This record gives sequence, structure tokens and C-alpha cells, in this order.
Amino acid sequence: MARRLEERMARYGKEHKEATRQRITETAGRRLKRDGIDGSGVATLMADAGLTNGAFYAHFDSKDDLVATVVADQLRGQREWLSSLATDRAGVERIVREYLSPAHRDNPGEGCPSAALLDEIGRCPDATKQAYTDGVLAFIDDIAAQLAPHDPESARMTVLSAYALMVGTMQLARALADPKLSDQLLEQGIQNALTVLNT
Amino acid sequence: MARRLEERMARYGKEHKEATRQRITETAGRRLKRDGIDGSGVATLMADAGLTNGAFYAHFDSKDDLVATVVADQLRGQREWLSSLATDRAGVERIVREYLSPAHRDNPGEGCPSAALLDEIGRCPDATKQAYTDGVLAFIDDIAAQLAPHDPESARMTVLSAYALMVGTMQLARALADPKLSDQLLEQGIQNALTVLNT
DNA sequence: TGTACATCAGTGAACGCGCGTTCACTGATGTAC
DNA sequence: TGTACATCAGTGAACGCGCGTTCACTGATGTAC
Repeated sequence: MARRLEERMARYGKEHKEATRQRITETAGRRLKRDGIDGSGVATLMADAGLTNGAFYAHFDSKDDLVATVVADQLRGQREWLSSLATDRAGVERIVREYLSPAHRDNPGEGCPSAALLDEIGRCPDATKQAYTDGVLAFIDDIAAQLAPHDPESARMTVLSAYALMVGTMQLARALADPKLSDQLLEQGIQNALTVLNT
Repeated sequence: MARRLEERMARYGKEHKEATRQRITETAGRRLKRDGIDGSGVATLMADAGLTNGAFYAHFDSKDDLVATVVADQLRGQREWLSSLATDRAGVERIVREYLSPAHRDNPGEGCPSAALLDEIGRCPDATKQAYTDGVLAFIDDIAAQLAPHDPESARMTVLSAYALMVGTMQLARALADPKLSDQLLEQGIQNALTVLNT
């Protein structure tokens, strides 16, 4: 037992390294969402965290490992945001309006990982897709349970497909070169999302 | 005039080079949709067309130029497919069912360019986003006119947002690691798309 | 409390490789006589 | 019809660069006595 305690506290303590890993994961999240997965190099990701490329492999097995970690972390963040709001129907409406806002469209680095990266995630190794699936289902089931406490199973697909609707709308709004059309699409997306969720 | 004609027909004729350019555009479309924009190198794209890397710049100014050309070409193809079916309500339903099918999900290289590339297109230069916008609006307006001949303007946003719903659903279906859940999502997406289009 | 040693997070140069792009060239085709 | 020349689509090597990954190392921190 003395030994156990000794190991846990030893050296600079686990905390420091764990904090660095978390910092890399967070800054990488922002960069990946802004520049894409293939568009972000390891050296740049490490520089964002105030480190040099060499230290990367003390924290992650590979770039794929980082990407899977980031995907899980980002979806955990999204889950927290959603849980804090999805307490009632009015909260759900607020989620939809904030998600499909021009502010979200114009700041992909601070926004939804699915809106920023979903087609790239579809091309990632199975481990990453599994991390994505687990992360999405966690908050989908949260919301389904809050929305339909007596029948969460059937609400599941409704919520999941409403999420798909919002993700697709945001991606399309970002790709359109006409800002006015993009704004209109977001408005229409809000209406459709609310329609689907109230079915 | 004799001179004019001479120039037009001269050498191997314009046809051959134009045909090569078209072949590159088509094979690149498949590759880009399968591996992503950043995931497809110029040398690979040319090898797909049976050529070597050096010939690329006799046909396109840059990789960005090719991408914009491919995006326009792919959306032209999608427009043709849609026009051939969207003659009535039953045709629209068939479009939705074919789009949100497992066959489409499992063959991104032969499928919708938006489902394969939309978040990457959102990060492309303005010229590419403009080509994308023009290409999408062309078929959106086609369908809006066929669906609501007396009020195509208001049908426009309905159709555009239904497209966003289908694109997002397909991307999410491709990213989910659980095939059964993915199938269910496609089914739910069909219901939602039809609901939105019949509003 | 002070010194010698062990630990290990982080550095930065280097690896082979593929990227987008350029360019001197080849060789089949078409033209002129 | 046959030969000499011009055209130009396509070749393939090379450019500098950034990629993901490895590794010998540094130097601040913590431990032992």
C-alpha cells in the first residue's frame, strides 16, 4: 500500500502529463474543426498546444489515435452543452436555434464536430468511427430519455435523424457562396428540425 | 474563313484533348468522393485516368481548378439524374428512397458529391464554393419548378433544406460503426424527407 | 539542509515519402510540297 | 504517293516542402542519504 501510494504520486505526479494531454486534445479539436483532419499536420497541432512535434508520441500512439481521442472529447463536450439545455421542449427549441445560427456557421473551430468533420470521419479507421458512434449515441440517448421518458427507444431514431438534419444544414450553409441564401437555409432548417422533433 | 476552319480542325482536333480532360474529370470525381479532396494526390488522380502526373497542367491550372471543375461536373450529373425522376410526386419519393438507400451509402465513389465532400467543400477557396452553389441551385430550381409550378420561389427553400437533410443523413449513416443503426437511420431519414417535402 | 543521482516531459534533427508544380524531352500525328 | 517538317499531348525526372514517425539528447524536478 505504501508502494501503491508512492507510485501514484511519484515524479511530477500524473496530473501534469494528463493536463498536457488534455490541452493537446482541446487545441487539436479547434484546429481539426477549422482545417480538417487531412488538413492539419502533427507539427502544427503540437505548436498550437505550445509544444514541439517530438513530444507528440509521448501522449498518443499515432495521429489516428489523437483523432479518435479528439472525436470522443468533442462529442463529450457537445453532450454537456445539450444536457444543460434539453430539460424541456423550450430547451430543445433553444438548442435547435443556437445550433442553426449564423454565429455557429461562422465559427467552425468552436462548433459541432459533426458539422465540421462528418464526411472525413466516415473515411476514418473503424476505431475512430466507433468512438464517433459511442459519443453520438451517448447524447442522443440522453435527449431521447428527457424528451420521452416512457418511450425513449422510439424517440432515439427521431432525435438521431434530427441531428443528421441539423448537421447537413450547417454544412450546406457553410458551403454556399451566397450569404443571404445561407441565412435563409438556416431559418428553414430550424423550422424543419422543430417539425421533425414534434412528430 | 478557310483559315478559321483550318484552325478548328487542325492537328488531332480539339476533340481528343477535350475528351481526355473529361475523362480526368470523371475518374477524379470517383476518387475524390472515395478518398476526399486532401486525401487524393494529383499523381494518383492522373494514374486513375491512365496518364502521368506531368500531363495534368496541360488540362488544369491547379488542383483547386480541377476540384472546382469536378464539383461542377458532379452536380451536373446529379441534376440529370434528378430531372429524369422528378416529374411528379411519385418520382420525388423515388429520389428520396434511392438517395437514402444502403447501396448509395456503401458506394460513395458513385454517389452524391455533397454526401462525400460537403464539409471539405466548405473549406475550399471561393471559386470552388461558387461552383458548388451554382451547381446546387441549378437542380434545386429545376425541382422547385416541377413541384410547385405556380410558386417555385417558396418551394426553393423547402427543396434546398430537404437536400441538406438527405446529405446529413447519408454522412451520418456512413460514419456510424453499427450497421443496423445505420439502416434504421436511413429509414427514418426517408420518412423525415417526405414529411418536409409535403409541407 | 545539502549533495549526488534517477526520472522523464519535452526538444529538435533526421528518416523516407508523397505532395503540388515545373520543365526539357519524346514521339505519334497532321501538314506541305 | 512519299518525304521533310511542325505541332503538341503526354512523359518522367526534378524542385522545395510538409507529412507522420523515430530517436538521441537535455534539463528541470523529485528522491535518497
